[in-house]
Amino acid sequence: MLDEGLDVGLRAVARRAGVSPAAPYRHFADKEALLSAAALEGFDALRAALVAVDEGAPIERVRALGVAYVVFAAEHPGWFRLMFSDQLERARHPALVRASRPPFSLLAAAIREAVARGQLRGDPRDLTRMAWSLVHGVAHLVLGGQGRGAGIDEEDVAGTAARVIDTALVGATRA
Amino acid sequence: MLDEGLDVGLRAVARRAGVSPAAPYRHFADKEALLSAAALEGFDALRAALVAVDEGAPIERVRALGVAYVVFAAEHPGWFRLMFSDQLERARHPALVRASRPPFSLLAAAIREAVARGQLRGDPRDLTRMAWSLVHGVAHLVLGGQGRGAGIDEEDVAGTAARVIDTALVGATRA
DNA sequence: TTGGATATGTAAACATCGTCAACACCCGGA
DNA sequence: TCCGGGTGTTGACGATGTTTACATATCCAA
Repeated sequence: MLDEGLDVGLRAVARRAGVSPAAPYRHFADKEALLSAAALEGFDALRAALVAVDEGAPIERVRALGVAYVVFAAEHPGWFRLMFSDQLERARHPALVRASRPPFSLLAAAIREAVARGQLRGDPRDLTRMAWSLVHGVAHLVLGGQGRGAGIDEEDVAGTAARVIDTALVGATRA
Repeated sequence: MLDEGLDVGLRAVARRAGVSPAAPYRHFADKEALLSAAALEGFDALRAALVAVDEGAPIERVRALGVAYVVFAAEHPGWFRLMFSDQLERARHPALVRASRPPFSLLAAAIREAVARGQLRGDPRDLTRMAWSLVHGVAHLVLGGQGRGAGIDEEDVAGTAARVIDTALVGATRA
């Protein structure tokens, strides 16, 4: 529910909750644990957002999942940044890496199925790696405002994402 | 030259330089300006790294540039994170967005040429957007240690990058 | 040669931050 | 009844970014 950024202070959280600065330590080991918990909620929200669009023909599901991924990042920049922040020691929060799996699995499953039904060609694992990197990259560029010169439009995020995805899949798509 | 991370403190920099905590303010407006200057050096280093591999047939240049981009990120994580940090207000540092153009232009030029010579098919702008997003995404996944489950190998960064790029280009490549 | 501007540094202070230790309260079960 | 766990507070510590006032060094012009 709290879609903040990385610059969220522990004290600020306490302030907004109307408690003293030390109160959060009754619930979280430290600031990183607090942020980690928020990131965990983010992964669940992402999963929900992906599930919501995961329907139709496999090839369409791949497209929709990719677009939804980028749209989620644009709509919840704080969460997204937090979820993939390098400042969160992955090793210290196994729940985080666990929570990050379902979203990925949805994409992997859709691609696998698309390949199985002959709607995509190529190695499913390679395709998944590629698609994942692609949407992750678009998301980051949109969030950072970079790629503005590259024609990555921050207004029509969904359209831009769809276009990029199509460009990548055009060769792998069976006519 | 200083390939640090985002967690570089202004005081820490001063300490390492053997000066007082306030000394940096003689050279930079604030911490963000300092980091921005470091990021600027990073963009120049990236440009140099890309130029160094920008030779051969256009289609090979595209591949080499993409791989070099990811390898740069892996070899200079601090710089890379800094260069694309969301915490650096792009608008306040026009030199930064200016410095970020050359690396992109190299890729755009290689793709344009590859299309012109019939080694790639598709709209050059679309292809560039896609390729840029792709390598940017791989770089971030490698740096963050995410995508480990996705088979994004952090040991053989160059090999992984090449594979992802090939997967994306296979359809756009004229046999 | 002298004098003043310019560049660079320092020390001291301020507000803020993450964190911890000691203490206080409330409330449910023996 | 009491007492123990969950939750909160106060106050402090060290660290940070930043500002202000003050010092020094360097170098060019009168």
